[in-house]
Order: sequence, then structure tokens, then C-alpha cells
Amino acid sequence: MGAVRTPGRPRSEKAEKAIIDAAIDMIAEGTGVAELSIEAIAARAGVGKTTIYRRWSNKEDLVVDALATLKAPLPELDSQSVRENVVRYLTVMRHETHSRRTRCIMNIALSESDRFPHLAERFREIAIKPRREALRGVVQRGVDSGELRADVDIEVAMAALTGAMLFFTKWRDNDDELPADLAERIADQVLGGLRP
Amino acid sequence: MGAVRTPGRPRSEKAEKAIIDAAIDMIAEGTGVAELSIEAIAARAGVGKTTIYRRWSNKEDLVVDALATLKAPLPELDSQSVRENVVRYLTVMRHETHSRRTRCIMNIALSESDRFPHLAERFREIAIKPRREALRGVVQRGVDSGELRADVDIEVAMAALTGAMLFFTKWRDNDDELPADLAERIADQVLGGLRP
DNA sequence: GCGTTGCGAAACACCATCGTATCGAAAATA
DNA sequence: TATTTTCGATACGATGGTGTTTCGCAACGC
Repeated sequence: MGAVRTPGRPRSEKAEKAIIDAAIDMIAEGTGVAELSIEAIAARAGVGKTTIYRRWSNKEDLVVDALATLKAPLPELDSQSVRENVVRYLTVMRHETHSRRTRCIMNIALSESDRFPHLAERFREIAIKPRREALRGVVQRGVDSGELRADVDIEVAMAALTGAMLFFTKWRDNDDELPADLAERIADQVLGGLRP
Repeated sequence: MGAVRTPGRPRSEKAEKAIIDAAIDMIAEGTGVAELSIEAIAARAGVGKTTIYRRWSNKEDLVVDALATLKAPLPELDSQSVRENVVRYLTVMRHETHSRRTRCIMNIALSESDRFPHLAERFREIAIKPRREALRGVVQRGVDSGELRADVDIEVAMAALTGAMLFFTKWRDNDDELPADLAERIADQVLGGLRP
């Protein structure tokens, strides 16, 4: 076991990557999962439909695999200061608003989760959970070190921080750039209620 | 002008309502705007396709009109206490998570806004703006009365309050009921940073 | 009662996508 | 070279949506 015998022509890694990229691109551009057509993906990837059907039996499996390639590039949250760590976290979050892949997973997380539970679960595992844990660690360390109040409601604190940025990126009225100091403003405002 | 002559049989108000209700229902159930089929709406409304096409030339117009019927039932935010007003606001928001119409407009707001800008604009006007203004009024009055710090960043404060609840309702891992005291917890946690 | 318009139902041609099958060429092993 | 498998391309019937038209009946003003 291990090295698998390859009797014939091996499957093209390039084609596989092109297919996944095409799918991610289309989702990132706003195409819903339900409207994703295999035909369109194949055309965009410059690939025959056969090549897609040979690998994935249905659309959802394809999207799950596509999501799996999206790794969450977490910022380093190793500062001694809770505020500094929170600012870093929120800054990354703000920048990611303009990232293709992030728009992609945000769209799925926020809208398709009801219709594709399997997909949503996978997405949470890949994209949300690690960030959640990282931020929870920051808050928890702040509580342990005494920089934050001992009675901090950690879940609510995380929701306020993340939710505030989420609100700005998704519910704002115009498409203007977000203010450069938004991360600091949110951190200062919310942390004010966390300090002893 | 004014009273319009009606040569023949008047259009059925009942049919019109049935069509709009059907459209809202389907969106509320998770059907994306792009996937909404006129056929399905007609079938669900117990109406001929003709009746739909006679009134709306395209799907987007129909959905815009459907959204227009969704009025925002704002809570009364007339308490003297900022905390009490905020708790009322967040409580309504939490309850609405389970409301059909709210799920409908949330879905559109969060996912379809990129693809249907006209729709998103209309939605913001109807559903988001009045609530936003109401909450802004609460915070502003708190600042004026001295209950909140004078240097409160109002936009960020609103984002933190609303965003926290939004985060809980949309990004939570499980489908469990939200904690009953969530509104109080968010209010206390965030307001802690706003008080002088 | 007449003319007009709306109603629901059905049929229409058109188009996109579905999932499958077939094709000759390409790429690997033996 | 022979064999095997995948490649992209294309064609296929099936399905389901599109927007339009036609039909007979219903509801209104005159």
C-alpha cells in the first residue's frame, strides 16, 4: 500500500486545480451554489464535463472540496497586549473583505447554510472554527492575566468584536472603503467594557 | 387624474397578495432570488402565469414590490434608560430570527446584495434604515443626557450591538435556541464600554 | 345585455442544463 | 510497441424554466 499503481494516464492535477479555481471564482463573484452549473464550470476551467463528473458525483461534493482548499491564514496573535491582538485580528478581517476567497466563503456561510447543511458544517470547520478559537484564546489570556475583567462573557465579547466588523463589511450603506482605523475604533470601543 | 377609470374587470387584489406572499414564502424558505421561478410562484399562489406577467415584467420588480410590503415593526424605544432601550431593541432582533419575513429579508440583505444592487438598495431603505435611525437615536440621546460617554463612537457602538446579535443568529455552530438573556448580556457587555 | 378587461389553465416554441455516451488524441506503464 | 486510462470535445434525450398565446369563463361599467 502507499504508492498506488497507475496503469494508464494519470489524472491531471492541473485540470483538477482549474476546476476548483473556476468554482471558487464563480462563487466569489456571487453565483449561488444552487445556480452553479457544471457546464459553466467546465467551460471556465477549459475542461470537459467528463473530467468533472469523473471526480465528483455531484455539485455539493465539488464545492466541499473547493472549500477544503481555502486555508484560513490566521494572523499571529502573540502580543502581550489584548488590544494589540484584537486590532490585528480585526485588521486582517477588514482586509479580507476585499479578498476573493473570503467573499466566497462569506457568501456561503451567510446565505447557503440553510440550504446546504453539509456544506455549511464543513465550512465552519475550515474557516470559522480556527479563527474563533484564536480569538477566544486572546480573550481568555486577557482574563487570566487580569487585563480583562474576570466576569467577562467570552462568547458575547467575541460576538461583539467580530460582529461589529461583520456589520460594517456587509450592512454598510455605500460601497466606500472602510475607514483605515476601523479596527482600532472597534477594539477600543468594545474593550472599554471589558477592562476592570 | 385621481380616480382612474376601470373599463373592464378590475385586477384581483387577492391574486396580487397571493403572488407576493408566495414569493416571500419561497425566499424565506431559502430560495435565492435567482432561482425563484415564475412557474413555482404561480403554482404556489394558485394563480396563472399570465396574472404575474401582466403585473411585473421581470422577477426583480416583483421581489422589490414584495419587499415593499414588509414593514419594519420597530419596538418602542422610549425608556429613559439607554440599557433598557438597547435590551428592547436586541430582544426584538432575537425574536425576529424566528420570523419568516425577517429570515427573508436577512437572506436578501446578506447574500443577494452583490448580485441585485437595485434590490439591496430598496431593502436597505425599507428594512435597515428605520431601525438604524431608531438605534442611533437611542445612543445619541444617551450621549446627550450624559448616560453615555461624550466621545462615544456612535457608528461603532451601533455596529457592536447589532453585529453581536447578528453574529449569534447567523454564525452560531448549532441550531439550538438562543439563550433567553442574550439581549441583556450583549447590552451589559457593550454598554460597559460606553458609560462614563 | 354589451363591450371590455382580468382570471386560471393549458399549449406553445425556445433555451439552458442535466447526466451519459462516444470519439480520437494524449500520456502514462509494461 | 502494446495496453490502459484520462484528456477535451461533441452529441444525445430528458427535464424544467422561459415568455407568449389562446381559450372559455368571470366581473365590472355602461
